[in-house]
Amino acid sequence: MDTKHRILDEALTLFSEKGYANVFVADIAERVGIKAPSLYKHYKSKQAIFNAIVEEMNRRFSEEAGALRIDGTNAAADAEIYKHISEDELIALGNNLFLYFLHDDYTKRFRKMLTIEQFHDKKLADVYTKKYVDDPLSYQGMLLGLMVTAGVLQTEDVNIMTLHFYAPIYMLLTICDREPEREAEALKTMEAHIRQFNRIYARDEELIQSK
Amino acid sequence: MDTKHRILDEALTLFSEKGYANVFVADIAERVGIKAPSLYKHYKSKQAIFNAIVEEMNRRFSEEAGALRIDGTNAAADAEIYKHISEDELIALGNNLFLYFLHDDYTKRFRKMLTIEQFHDKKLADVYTKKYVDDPLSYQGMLLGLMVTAGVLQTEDVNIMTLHFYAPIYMLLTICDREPEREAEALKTMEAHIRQFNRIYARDEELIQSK
DNA sequence: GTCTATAAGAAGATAGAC
DNA sequence: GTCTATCTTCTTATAGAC
Repeated sequence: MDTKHRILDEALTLFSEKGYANVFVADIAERVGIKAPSLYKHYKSKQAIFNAIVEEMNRRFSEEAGALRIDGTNAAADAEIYKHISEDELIALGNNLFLYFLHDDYTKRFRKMLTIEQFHDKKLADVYTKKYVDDPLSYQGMLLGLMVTAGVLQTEDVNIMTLHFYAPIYMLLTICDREPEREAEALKTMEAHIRQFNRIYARDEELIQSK
Repeated sequence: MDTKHRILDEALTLFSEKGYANVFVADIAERVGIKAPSLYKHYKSKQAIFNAIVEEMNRRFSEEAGALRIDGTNAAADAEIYKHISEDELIALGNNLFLYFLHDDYTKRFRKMLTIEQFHDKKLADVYTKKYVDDPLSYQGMLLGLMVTAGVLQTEDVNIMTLHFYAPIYMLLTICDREPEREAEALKTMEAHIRQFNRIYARDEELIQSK
């Protein structure tokens, strides 16, 4: 990795731990192995480093979508899978979503940085909500909607069902960001959550037969 | 309100909007209507102001519990209420919880400040998780447990049921903190969430009769 | 308790040699 | 591209008058 990218990487690590204001240009430079003034040959200011991180994240976000999928390839393939999903596969879906958000290094650092900086700039607030609320709800809602259409799940309101699926995952994620030592506990809760979600929303076979 | 408390109040407002590091002692003093050096007659440092806010919050937290209750008096009275709760009353419970967290001025500013500062200090992380995760889950879990015992609701796992009740409320709250313009939408989602929660977990009367 | 003046130090950024 | 030296500005905090 060249110096220009190493600066972004080390800056992101520091910003995600201490917040923008508590990180000094000299700190970033030290981790890269250069002196602060050298850093200004790569970026014209501290703010420019921050902006470059956000821009790089925007580039990565398009690749990221794949990681939310059960087979990691494309949504069309997913659609087929979700029409015949089992409880264990639903748990795998939740776990994949959760573990990706939790452990993907770049994603995790960026999310923590946004958590700290979200009130500082309306644009950052919008990015946070889109990335960690609206986009996951939209994508998961599409998948759960497929399962409803296929008769695997049943509900009167897919959007609320999706909220019931994702909100606990989101909350457990924020707990783990804050207190990594609770990760094992969170994973158990995750699995119990999805098992109960499946029991609640699974199509009642007797109901189908009685029609 | 005396100067000493006004300093805490204005500091909390600024900390919750910009974060500790981006607020200068002179900013706080200006809002109070004094000059920065005068402020040092009341608190020995900027950090001392922050610490005093956290201490004051600890005092207020004991009073706060009441606001999470349906009748605002005590848990014993709540227990009786929850044994015979209707869907509308369950919605009222969710709404009260949500609106209290959302609109109580001190609570809101403190929560936003903790959101920004949570990764800066392990103690603050613990306060956040206790106050906005563990305590609500514990209290709501107790109430929902009463409803299960009374036969109003049914579930195999009260803790997961409580997670299904509270996690969406928590997520909607963080959305509103970040984007206040989505408050009306969040309130509608809140109500739809609780109606669906009630439908899902309400005791099936036919099941009771068949036993 | 509030003020003005100011010390002390930190941090972002630039100049110019190599 | 990296360095040392330095500038400039900002920010916390203190000194001491009123």
